[in-house]
Amino acid sequence: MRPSKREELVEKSLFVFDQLGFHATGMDLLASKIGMSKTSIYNHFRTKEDLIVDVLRLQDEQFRNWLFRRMYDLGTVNQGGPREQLLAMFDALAEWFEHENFNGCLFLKASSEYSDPAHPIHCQTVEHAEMLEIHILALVKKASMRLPDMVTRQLLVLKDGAISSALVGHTKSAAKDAKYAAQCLLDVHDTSKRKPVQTSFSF
Amino acid sequence: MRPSKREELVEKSLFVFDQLGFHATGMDLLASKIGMSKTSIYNHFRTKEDLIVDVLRLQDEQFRNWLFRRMYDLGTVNQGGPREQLLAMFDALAEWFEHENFNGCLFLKASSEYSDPAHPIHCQTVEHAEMLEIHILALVKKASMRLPDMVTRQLLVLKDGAISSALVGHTKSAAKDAKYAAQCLLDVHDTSKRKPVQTSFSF
DNA sequence: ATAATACTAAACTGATTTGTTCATTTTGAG
DNA sequence: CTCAAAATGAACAAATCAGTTTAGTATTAT
Repeated sequence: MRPSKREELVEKSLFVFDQLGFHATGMDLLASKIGMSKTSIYNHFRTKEDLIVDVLRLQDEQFRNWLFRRMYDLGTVNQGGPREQLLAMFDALAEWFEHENFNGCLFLKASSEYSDPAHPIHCQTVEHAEMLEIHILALVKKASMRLPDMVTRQLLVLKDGAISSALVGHTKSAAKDAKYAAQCLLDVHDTSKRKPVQTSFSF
Repeated sequence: MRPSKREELVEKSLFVFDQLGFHATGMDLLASKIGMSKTSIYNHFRTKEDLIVDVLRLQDEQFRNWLFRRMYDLGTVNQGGPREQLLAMFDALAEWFEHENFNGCLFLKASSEYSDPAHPIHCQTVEHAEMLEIHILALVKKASMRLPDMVTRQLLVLKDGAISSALVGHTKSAAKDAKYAAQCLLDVHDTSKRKPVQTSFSF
């Protein structure tokens, strides 16, 4: 069996679900949008749910590959280290937000439409979040940050927040704002810098 | 006509849509869940879309009332000022995340399920975001922050990110992480404090 | 009490949902 | 070429979708 047809099905479904949403995309509409018969779809996948889970698996792989590659490329110019790669995450996001097909995060969409934590589709989004966290945490540790676990979670909060803001506000500044916030966080937690001003008193 | 029935309809619909999602909630299911006949619903609202817009209007009012009230109450103990109120936003969020019925942000859900910027439902979420921004901006200015517009947007990015993280990761730490990030931001931009360490070099 | 208003349940559109069936055609490898 | 696997379109099922209609029951003000 040639693998190309099934992969093409998942790839094109990814695009359609991303643009229209999961519940809003019926199987007849999907079939016509991807130029494939419904019979073929159900030949490859038992249910719509199964297809969506595979779509999310592909998006997990594609998004992580793209993000980490882009973070590396943008972050290692001018002898940039792990810190610059972390900050480059927000430059990569900015590129994404500017893309004509940007329509929010597929995983936020999925966890919003299938919010039951026991649902397989929701589980897939949790898995994606965990995979992202592992990679970011490694960079944060390489960048010699205090409280690496917390800083990692904070960076991911900034990432999700930027995506949400970009979707609802159509504000291109979301990525830039998040990046500057991340800079502050990294500065404050950099072990190679003097302990910065504290909350309770002025310098 | 007594207004209570219509208000009750919108209030109960708000709960059901929040729990199940918009597309996933059919009108028959909605009618049975809120204990009201479908005929009555369509007597009050021409379409499902109209109902959802009103539901979002109510949620906008309720959420903002709750959040600002909670920020004020939590932020003004111990002679707290605008800065403490801003930080209290994340304590309020933490309370929300712990609530048994927490199921993410209804506006993020709405803008995700109706992502067309021209759609009335999407417009309602944009309006909500703008109203939030106005109030936060006023507090940021009162707190004597440098770059108040940017700091405001950053705080809102942290808010949305915390909500998203809390939904997908079920991590209660999301609010705490976001609060500490906000503290760093407010410290760095406080005009009454010495200019902190910068990005490009260690102090 | 009367009459208007609000509500109800239930049946009913016509379209759409997920998923199946079937007869036919396309495709690819030996 | 041959043959089996894979894909197709179209019809089909049963359920559900948004929304309407109908006929009848409460409520409420005059």
